[in-house]
Amino acid sequence: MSTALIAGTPYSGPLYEEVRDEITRGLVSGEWKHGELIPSESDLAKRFGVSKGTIRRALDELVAENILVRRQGRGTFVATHTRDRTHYHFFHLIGRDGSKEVPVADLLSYRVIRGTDEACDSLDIDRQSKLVSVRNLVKLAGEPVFIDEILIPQAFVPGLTEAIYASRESTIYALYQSRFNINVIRISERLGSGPAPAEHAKLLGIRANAPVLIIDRVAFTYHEKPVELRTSWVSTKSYVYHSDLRKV
Amino acid sequence: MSTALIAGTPYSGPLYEEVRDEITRGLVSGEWKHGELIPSESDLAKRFGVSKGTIRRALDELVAENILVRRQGRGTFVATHTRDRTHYHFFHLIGRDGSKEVPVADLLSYRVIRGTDEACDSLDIDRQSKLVSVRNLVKLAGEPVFIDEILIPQAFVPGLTEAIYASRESTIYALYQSRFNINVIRISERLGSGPAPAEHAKLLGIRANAPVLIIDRVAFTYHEKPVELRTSWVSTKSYVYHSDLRKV
DNA sequence: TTCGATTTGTTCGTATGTATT
DNA sequence: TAATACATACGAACAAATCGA
Repeated sequence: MSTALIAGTPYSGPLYEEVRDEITRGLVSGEWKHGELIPSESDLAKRFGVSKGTIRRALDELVAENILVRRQGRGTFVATHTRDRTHYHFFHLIGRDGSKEVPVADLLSYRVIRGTDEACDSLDIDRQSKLVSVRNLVKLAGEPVFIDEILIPQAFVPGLTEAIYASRESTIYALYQSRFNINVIRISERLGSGPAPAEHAKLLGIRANAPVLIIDRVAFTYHEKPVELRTSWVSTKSYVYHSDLRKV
Repeated sequence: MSTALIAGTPYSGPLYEEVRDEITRGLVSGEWKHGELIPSESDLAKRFGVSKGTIRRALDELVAENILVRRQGRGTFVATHTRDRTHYHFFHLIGRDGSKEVPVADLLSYRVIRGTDEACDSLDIDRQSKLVSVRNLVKLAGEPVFIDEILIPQAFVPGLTEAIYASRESTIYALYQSRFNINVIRISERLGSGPAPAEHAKLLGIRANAPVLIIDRVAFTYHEKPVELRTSWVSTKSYVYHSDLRKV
């Protein structure tokens, strides 16, 4: 039978899943923000009225999803999009020789536009909604490698301006996290190949219509909610996309 | 202190890791082959002289790596490259509309060649070793979508002939598994973009030098041992490469 | 169809080790 | 040093799924 944590809300399924979802709710609500320490296993066990083992199982899953980070002797923290983490987690371009470089973005444009029907549908928001559109030329080891077009609903980033965007430290995901409490925990990408548009080709130092890698990305936060669209046009002369697959 | 499972082999580290490695050894040696039932948790606990909880922890890791599969009420099995599993696990092309199709391969050529230095190095075998080279034209929903070139050390697949290869059921990984006891458990891929070679373009029904996705894959078995190289030239007119990333 | 044996899944509890503050 | 927190290990009990008698 159900032993719902919240009276009156029947729940069928393992207790640890209920606990996990309850903790996720605390993350969504902002009870625990990125980088913060969440209560100890013992405290959570008392709070939810379950054993430490069950808490541990729930935390294990969130740790496996890179939502939480455990440190022995210190506690359990909400994962942060630091350079280290995000860079190797959501950034998949490596040199043909296997080298990893830190991307440096030059801002090309920052605008607020009306989203296309397609974009709004992908973001699961009303059509005609306003989107912030950012374009970057990104360099690796000084070499221009790709062009990024980022789309994010303006409603998700209230008060964001070009100045704020330009003065960010680290990645844009860290900005979402620190300023708007939006935690990107998963991305889904589709890769194809196509000719480089003339304007992009020029910036990338390749000839127009040269083959480039085209990456369409959707970024998600908790509960599979999409929060950002991104398209990248990548010159794969010196860098390739790396995909290391063990799990689904 | 160490409580080595094998007398005289000191081991420092968690017990469950030792148990996990011990079970992996059984998989490598062929004690348990693909699809087979391994001993129950209780039996393994007795055999290794540890608690069921420790066995469970070790199995959890192997299950997370898709090496083992657990079925409640039945037991724990060695994972098999069935169509279902491999198809959605190691095959990443989906339709632009999100559809999934079963690939059908037409054999273009089957040869035994001397490996290039680069290929032999990637496969961690002696230079000049003999490799089986297979080329396929692969169709999805009847449409030619990509060309595959597969390289595998001949020593790994003794007795393999074109006839045997051509008459295989399901994927080549299932063939490696059933006939040669080679279990591919991980792949690493690098994606770039380039012009379609004339010969490939013709088969794919696109013009020469049209942009195609070029995928270089290395397949690994236990202990990170490389067993196969594969290059694919993909026409991304109707299909794209899908990468869903949550974990590293 | 029913029942019992087997196996994994879940939950709880306890003890001890290790890292951090 | 002492307190705290996570990591490992063991054990027990019951639930749920499976299979064969």
